[in-house]
Amino acid sequence: MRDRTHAADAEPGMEATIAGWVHEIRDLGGIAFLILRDRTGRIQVKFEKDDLDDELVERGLSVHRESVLQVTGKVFEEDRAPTGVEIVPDSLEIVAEADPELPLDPSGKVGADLSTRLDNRTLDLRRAETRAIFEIRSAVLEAARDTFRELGGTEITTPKIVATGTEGGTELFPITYFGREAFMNQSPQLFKQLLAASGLERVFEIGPIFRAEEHNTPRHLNEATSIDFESAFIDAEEAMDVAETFLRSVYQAVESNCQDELETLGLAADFTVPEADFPRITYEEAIQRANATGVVDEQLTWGDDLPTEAEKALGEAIDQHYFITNWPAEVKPFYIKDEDDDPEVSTGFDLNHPRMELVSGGQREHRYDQLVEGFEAQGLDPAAFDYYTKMFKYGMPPHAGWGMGAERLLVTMLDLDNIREAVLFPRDRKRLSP
RNA sequence: GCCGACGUGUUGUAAUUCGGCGAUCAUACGGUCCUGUCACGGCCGUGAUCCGGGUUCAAAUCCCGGCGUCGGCGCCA
Repeated sequence: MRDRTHAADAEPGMEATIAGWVHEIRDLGGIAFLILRDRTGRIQVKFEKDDLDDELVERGLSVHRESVLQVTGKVFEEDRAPTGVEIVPDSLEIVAEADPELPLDPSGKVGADLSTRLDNRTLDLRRAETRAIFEIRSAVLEAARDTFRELGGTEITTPKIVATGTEGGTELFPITYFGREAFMNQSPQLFKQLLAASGLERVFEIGPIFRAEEHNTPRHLNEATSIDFESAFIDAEEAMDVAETFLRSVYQAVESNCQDELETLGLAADFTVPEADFPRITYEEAIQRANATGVVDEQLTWGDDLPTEAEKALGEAIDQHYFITNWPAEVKPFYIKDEDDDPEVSTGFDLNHPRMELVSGGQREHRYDQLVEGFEAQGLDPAAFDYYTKMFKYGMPPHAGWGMGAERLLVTMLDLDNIREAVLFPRDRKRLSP
């Protein structure tokens, strides 16, 4: 459609062809208004019945909501119109009729359950609020790439079909690969390490990860988007610096570029870029503080994972993004390096929003002998990971990095109730389509 | 994997505690009136208790099974 004018670009005096969806029809008797919606906004089409061809009026007002229409006519300035202009049709074509009964209401007058919305995502995305979320998601991913490039990173894409998992086989989706057993990758972890040791040195990847955990919560997905960063010649502290810079940069971009969307979501007034210097508390402090809150039934001791309720209590107490550093070595995977002066303590860290965990990272074990020991300690066969371990024999620099859940970033940034809100077509324990 | 809650027209809901009126309201849909609506409005109308079994004079409501949805925990991004 070369001669199409978008709703927002219609100027008084011009002859325009507008194509879009019927948002609403208000028939007042002698005059009727049809609101046509496209991606740029809405424009009112005026039918003054005495002045127009009967057949055109009949056709224009007989369509159901969400039908696709193409209207050609003159654009007039009109103070009484919602956008200050309206179009008087000379001709009108019904491009695609919509059924009278819709599975949800795109005008937003009546609510719909999340499952109804996800079953009908196309219609759901005609709602301004849903669209705003995904416009912001797009801006977040753009800002993520820009930020990594500014930091000197090279964008990579690594295989999603793999022969072995990162940390064992239990959480992986098995598939058949030309008759061989294979899996959907749960993380680009091992690949990004191999690339940090390559000539690329500093890499990032934004891509899907697959987890076969049978959870059913507002913060888990079985297919999620992971924002991964890995760099040679940095340590855990520097990796945390990057995570913080990254997060603030993405928030900054949304604040600068997405005011309309934030307004639509009712967030414009409260949206702020998190302040720098996120608190960094050690795991030991974290369990002490969690114990002090009294929410945990049994006092946490060294080596316990932080239960969800403790994580929430901590988040409430700290009330901003914070790092938990120096996790016990025993709860972190083999590729996380231990502190040089204490093998019980690792360099692993998490970055949490008050509501949930966003990032997991750490300095990596780059020494071949210690790495192989780690495999064995975790009950894994190093031989199965030969493609990975052998590269540690050919000049593996110290390196560190992290992975951030893109959907969790959006959920916490936009205060969404459910992580499924942040994915167009979410995959969870029950949902496999659309 | 363990545990819990919920399932009513197109959509969102009320009634479910303590079984009992023609199953509420909004929205959509159909009809009708209306020349400045902007969640347009007025009047009239169509339309539903997830499926199967049981208890009872009587089941949306209680019991059992199934299916579906949502959530809590574990685990994690």
